[in-house]
Amino acid sequence: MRKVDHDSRREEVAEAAARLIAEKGLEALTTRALAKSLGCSIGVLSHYFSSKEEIVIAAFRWADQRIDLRMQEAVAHGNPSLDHFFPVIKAGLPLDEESDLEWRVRLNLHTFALTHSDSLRAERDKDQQFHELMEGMIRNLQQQGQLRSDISAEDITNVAFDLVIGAAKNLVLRPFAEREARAEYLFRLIEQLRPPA
Amino acid sequence: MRKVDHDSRREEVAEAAARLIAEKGLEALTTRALAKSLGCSIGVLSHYFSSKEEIVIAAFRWADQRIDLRMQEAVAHGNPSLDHFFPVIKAGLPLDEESDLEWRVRLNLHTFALTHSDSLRAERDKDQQFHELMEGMIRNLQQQGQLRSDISAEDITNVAFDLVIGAAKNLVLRPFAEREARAEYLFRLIEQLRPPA
DNA sequence: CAATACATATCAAGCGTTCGATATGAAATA
DNA sequence: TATTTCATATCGAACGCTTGATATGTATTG
Repeated sequence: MRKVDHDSRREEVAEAAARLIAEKGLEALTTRALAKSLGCSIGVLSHYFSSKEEIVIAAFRWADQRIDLRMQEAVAHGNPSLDHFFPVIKAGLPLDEESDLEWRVRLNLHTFALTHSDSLRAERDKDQQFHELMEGMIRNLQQQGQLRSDISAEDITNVAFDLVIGAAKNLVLRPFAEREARAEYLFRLIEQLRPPA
Repeated sequence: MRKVDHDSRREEVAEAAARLIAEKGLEALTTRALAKSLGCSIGVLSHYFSSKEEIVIAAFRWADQRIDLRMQEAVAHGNPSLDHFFPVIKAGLPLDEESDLEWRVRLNLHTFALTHSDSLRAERDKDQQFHELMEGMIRNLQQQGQLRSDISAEDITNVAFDLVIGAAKNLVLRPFAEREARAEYLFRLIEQLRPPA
């Protein structure tokens, strides 16, 4: 038989689909447009995916995971401390073209999930998982005296959660040149979490 | 000739369209589904709107303006002070079914604007206008000693902007019963803005 | 009667999906 | 090695359906 790596072929399709979503919106993701963008026929799509919805979800996952991955990589670097947060937050925001693409797809996913219960469930599960992880990290920092303890770890976690989503959404609307400056207030905000000397 | 108030008829259509968007997503807003929901024929739609896009935008505006209106009403009540912020923020969040509906539509609008330059421009203009208004209010409160002055009015405004968007997005994913509690951390956060006694 | 409001019928375009035909190349066989 | 076999990969035409738009007809009402 002819050798083609199914998984990587599926990823190629997912990436192309994500690009289409980011650039022209979910409504522009049609089987024909996707095939053209991939330089293949629509038959290929049905060979690797059983439906268009499966492609859409694969595209969402592709972009979503890449944001998470970039943040995880930032977390892995250096020892946990307050200063350690800065590059992590930065990694999670749409500050360059790559992360911009992924965030555009993620924003589409957020809207999609509002009316697709499977995606909604997945979204909520992922959120909760990440929430617990982060709250634990923050609690640790507090116990080490690296973080103010007069605000609960849960409150800080909630702020972070909402803030990243909102910041990302608002950053994506701006030209790249303005984004770094617009995001910097976040770092001044984090500075406020330093324990009183 | 027959007398029908054009404006209010258009608003009926816009509201029905917004409901459809909120409940089943923008893709479910078809001329036929909308006509059925209104209990009329598609002839009515073309009589009051020149295209479907016009209906979509009317629906977006309808929901968007209602959130803004509810916040403005909250602003109008009482004298400007830090405590005055609480009901305003509350008015801006999707805490009941009405505001939930509107926020669902607004989230659709945010995604829509990513790939429709007219809506994008409108969105940015409105944001900037509101941003300036709010920054002015905050600066005033600072001058009156009602607000900490060691954080710039611009930074506080940016926090508020991003936070409301993110909080709304995350609240909408939850059952109503959990929302008040989830939003309360915002008020504890605002408490942190009180000037040191 | 004239103008408006609305219903109905119809259209072409575009959608996701299906499916038979064909191309490819690894494995089986002689 | 040469030949056959056949699962896989790709193609693209065609299908049934839905879409937004519009043309035409019919009440209703001032």
